[in-house]
Amino acid sequence: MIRRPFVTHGPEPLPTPRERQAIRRRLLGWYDRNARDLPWRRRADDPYAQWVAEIMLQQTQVDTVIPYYDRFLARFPDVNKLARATNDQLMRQWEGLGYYRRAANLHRAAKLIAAAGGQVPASAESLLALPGVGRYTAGAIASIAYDERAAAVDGNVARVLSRLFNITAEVSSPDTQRRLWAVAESLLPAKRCGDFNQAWMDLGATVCTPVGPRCERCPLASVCLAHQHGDPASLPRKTPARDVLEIHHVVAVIGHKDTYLLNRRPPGGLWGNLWEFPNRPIARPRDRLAGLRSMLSELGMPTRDTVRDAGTLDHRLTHRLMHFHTHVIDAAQPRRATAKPAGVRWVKSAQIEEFPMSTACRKILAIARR
DNA sequence: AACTCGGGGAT
DNA sequence: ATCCCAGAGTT
Repeated sequence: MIRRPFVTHGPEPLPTPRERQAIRRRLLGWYDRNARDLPWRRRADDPYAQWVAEIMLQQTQVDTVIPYYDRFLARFPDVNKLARATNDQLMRQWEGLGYYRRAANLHRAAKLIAAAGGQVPASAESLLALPGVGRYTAGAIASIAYDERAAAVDGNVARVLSRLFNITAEVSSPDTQRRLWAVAESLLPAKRCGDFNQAWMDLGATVCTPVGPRCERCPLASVCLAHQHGDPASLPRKTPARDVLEIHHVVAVIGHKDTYLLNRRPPGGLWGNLWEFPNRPIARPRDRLAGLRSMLSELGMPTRDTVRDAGTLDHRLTHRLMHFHTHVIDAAQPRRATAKPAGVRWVKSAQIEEFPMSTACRKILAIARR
């Protein structure tokens, strides 16, 4: 029988003070030797820069974020500049990064901060009040930018801790999340909490990886319960992903001379606030011409213009496989705003790059121009 | 507790 | 193909 190295405190096994000290020393020592050189770490004393980084990093890998981050900070170097930007200017910088509500919330929060004097809130509790800032993000910013003793449990930390303590319960359940946060808080050192939190993330990203963890390189292997008498690679346990829903849309790329008809999507929901070519869902591919006709009619467009089938653009999201059946229409006589729905406008071809669009819509534009 | 919300990297 | 990513907000 293997000795239980941890005392039980309520339902969650909290490490003993001796174990906590060992973990802190080993993890921080490892971080001092192995920390990744990342753009936001060069401006750790700038709460605004840290805030932007944490929002971009939500559900987004580091290597994907870096180019966006550099461009964004160059374009909006402080919170007041961000607050004064237009929605389109901001969304254009965010284009391609996904989860566009993050950008909307960032803009809302920047305006709130600018109106209140321009100081980014300086505690986890006050950060939590900002739109788009949850428990993780508040703890990350507070610990990194303000050296507050706050935990920050993201996907990396949850994976490392579930292995370290061999937590086999479903990781996303409220009970498991509560246990993970309690353990993370119990492990926080007195100082360097920002480095400590980031050390978990670096360890999770480079050593304690989802597939094929490199336990032989892990500074915590000797105190890791899953490594000693479990199966690290099988943790954390997750519920199976749902089926991917397959859906179809008909798209009308309507051109007149060198202008296109664009539509601004409503805020909230998929691709909120982004521009797009008029489109609508259809039940199946063979409904596309009927869908196209009724769509043109509602746009106030003549229905007997030349229509060219530009093919289908397939676009995969996490839980959806979308097929955009694209048609190019040469509008002979576009009508004036009389019958045009709100949010619809003509945009010059040369200016279309300035209008924020989804990655799918950019691809649709590319096949329409062929 | 279950959904929604993107797009891409890694394997 | 599949998993998952420095999660938050809504229902």
